[in-house]
Amino acid sequence: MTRLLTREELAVDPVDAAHLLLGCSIEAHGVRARIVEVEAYRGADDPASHSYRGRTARNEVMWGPAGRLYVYFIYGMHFCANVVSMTDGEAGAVLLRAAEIVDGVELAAQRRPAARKPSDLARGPARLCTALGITREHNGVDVTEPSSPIRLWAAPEPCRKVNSGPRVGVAAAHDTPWRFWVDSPAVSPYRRGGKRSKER
DNA sequence: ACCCCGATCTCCT
DNA sequence: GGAGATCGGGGTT
Repeated sequence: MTRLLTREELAVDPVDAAHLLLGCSIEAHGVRARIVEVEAYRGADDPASHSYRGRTARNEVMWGPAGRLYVYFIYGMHFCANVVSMTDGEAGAVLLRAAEIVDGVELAAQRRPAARKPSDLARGPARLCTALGITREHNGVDVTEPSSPIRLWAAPEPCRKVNSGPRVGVAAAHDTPWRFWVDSPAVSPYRRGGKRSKER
């Protein structure tokens, strides 16, 4: 489908990379999904980012060249995947929050028995990873490489209408609208982060 | 040793 | 649509 995204295209500010990624599709382990919701994360200037406090073993790939996958473990049972952006040496990544399965629906459904309808298969960052078979072992995988097990296909056309709002579940930087999505039933529900999440 | 952080599932209303 | 349960890792002290 179309062509693979290039490292050069992704080596930009995460907010720009986030817009670029909407409408693209991610292909992994027999499933292809159209990305409909993402979040941008930066480095030292972004208190919500894993790399806010500097380079560590965990966030190492966020600092490397663009086009690699940054996969992290969460809640003792889930994984979330980001596409690394920015130039080598600077931290930046785009969290893949939700996607529509466009190929391999049956496989995705097997991996996600709890999903009750197709739009729920990759509706949420950890669900997306589960549906596509992405785990810790794929941390650092280059998604711009044709031989890679996980690849990113360019959007057939730019998305017309892009919505934005605060990032989901993050306690910090609540007023930074770096969550971007297109209209789709697969977009995940919004949750405010932090202690104040119950105050509204 | 400790504290903070967060996605999903299953009920329930 | 909301409530409550579930768990391991990262970073700092």
